[in-house]
Amino acid sequence: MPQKGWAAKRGLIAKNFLFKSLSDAEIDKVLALAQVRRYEPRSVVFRRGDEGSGMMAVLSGHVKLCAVAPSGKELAFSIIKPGEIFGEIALLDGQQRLVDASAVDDCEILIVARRDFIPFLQGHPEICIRMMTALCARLRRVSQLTEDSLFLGLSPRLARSLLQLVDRYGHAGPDGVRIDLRLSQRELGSLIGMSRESINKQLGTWRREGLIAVDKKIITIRDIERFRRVADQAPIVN
Amino acid sequence: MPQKGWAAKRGLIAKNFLFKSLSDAEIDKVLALAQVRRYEPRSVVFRRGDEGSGMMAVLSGHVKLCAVAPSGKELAFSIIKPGEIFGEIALLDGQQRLVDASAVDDCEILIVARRDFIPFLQGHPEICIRMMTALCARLRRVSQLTEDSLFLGLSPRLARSLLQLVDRYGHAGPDGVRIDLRLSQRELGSLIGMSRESINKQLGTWRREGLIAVDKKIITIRDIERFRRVADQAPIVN
DNA sequence: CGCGCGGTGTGAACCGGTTCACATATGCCC
DNA sequence: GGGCATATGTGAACCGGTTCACACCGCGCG
Repeated sequence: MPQKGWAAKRGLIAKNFLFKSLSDAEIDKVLALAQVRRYEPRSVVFRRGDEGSGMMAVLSGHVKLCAVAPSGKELAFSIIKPGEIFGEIALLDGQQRLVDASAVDDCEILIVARRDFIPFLQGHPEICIRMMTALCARLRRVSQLTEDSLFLGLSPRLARSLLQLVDRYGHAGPDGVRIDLRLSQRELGSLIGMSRESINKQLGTWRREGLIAVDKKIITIRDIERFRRVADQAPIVN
Repeated sequence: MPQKGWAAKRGLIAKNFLFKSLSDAEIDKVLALAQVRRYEPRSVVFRRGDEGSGMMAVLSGHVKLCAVAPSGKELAFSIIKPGEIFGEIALLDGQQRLVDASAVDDCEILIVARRDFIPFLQGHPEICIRMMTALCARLRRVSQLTEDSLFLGLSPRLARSLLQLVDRYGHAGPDGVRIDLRLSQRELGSLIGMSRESINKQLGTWRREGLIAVDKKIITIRDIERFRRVADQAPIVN
């Protein structure tokens, strides 16, 4: 398994929120339970309904977690980046996978099998606690998404989504914060469950107002303070 | 703290999913950390944004967890019944409360403080694992709610919600399954984030079709098989 | 090079659900 | 029982977002 760049990947795991309290020896114990797999862009990591055999950690690349309606409409719950884990729900409760996971770009993914990891957890209560904290964070995020989609209209919802992307993927640039992920408007829409066209029109409005700039799929938020006010704006009439 | 009916309540805790693997002595250890409080109908147990000081278990009565939009619109995430716990998210991550919790009827609620419970968890990995399983279950439920509200129209959404209520509160009766919770149409609406009027019209349609019967806020599903087909129906055009 | 395809930009029509308005029960407390 | 708050039933108007249709652009590839 060890190969070029392995030390860096090992470091990535060691720095992961879940494992950062572990000693080197313990990290090695976790890694001994794991295997690494590569995925091509757009390939499937797992599908909703699959048996949930293990947990994954992203070493390089990005993984999209999403649900697809029979109509083809898509809802992207999250985009996972290097150093983060996913698939922990099915690992923990042994149920079927809840969503589809697919590689966005070229990915290396570390996989830990359920039957190995559960006993490990039993011997490491601190990891359990951290794991629970991670689950809580997800729960808070999903609850917020639900609330937003029932309480808010297009524009604050899109604004919030962009601000979340800024938190996770933003880089300060000369004229504002750049979101480096190159998401198409369709993908942006799937993050909040709205249509490509609606996203387009809203971005257009903001662009005309000078709030944002868009170039080659890269969105720059020019005035983040003003933008935050849009996100916090009172809900639509309702 | 011990009082009339205490043994029954102790039994309720002992049977709780979280604690059922514990010995009697350990149950007593948990109970020693707890206090019991009564709540009047409609009184507030905690509010979103409060500091999350502990976890609750319902001994008697029902507790509603919900979010309220500035507009006044309400989304009820869950209705907790005796033997179940709530407030565990803030307990685990030490953040603010995510939702409002209020007593539906007269309630007795057991409260365990965070500072006592976390150390207890550290000594009981099995409980940690169960706790995680419970968190996963919630995560699955909320994700489903999000998906449904973005993918489905009124009628399958309401049907699913009623079927969930049947699972948790249904009793077989002479002409179908009765949902004993006496929810108003407004409350029913808040379970799926829809307006009182919409719920009324849909229930009316189903009543006319003979699918359900309604009497004094008690809904009876007369033909659950046919009803399930409504719930599974393909999404709206989209 | 030119063709095709995926992404973008935009207007018009449609539609599901909300909002509003009002009538009709159903309690419930003095 | 009278009366007031709360729940139910229902139609009409409204509105936000979707869907549909089409134009345009840039890029990769045969």
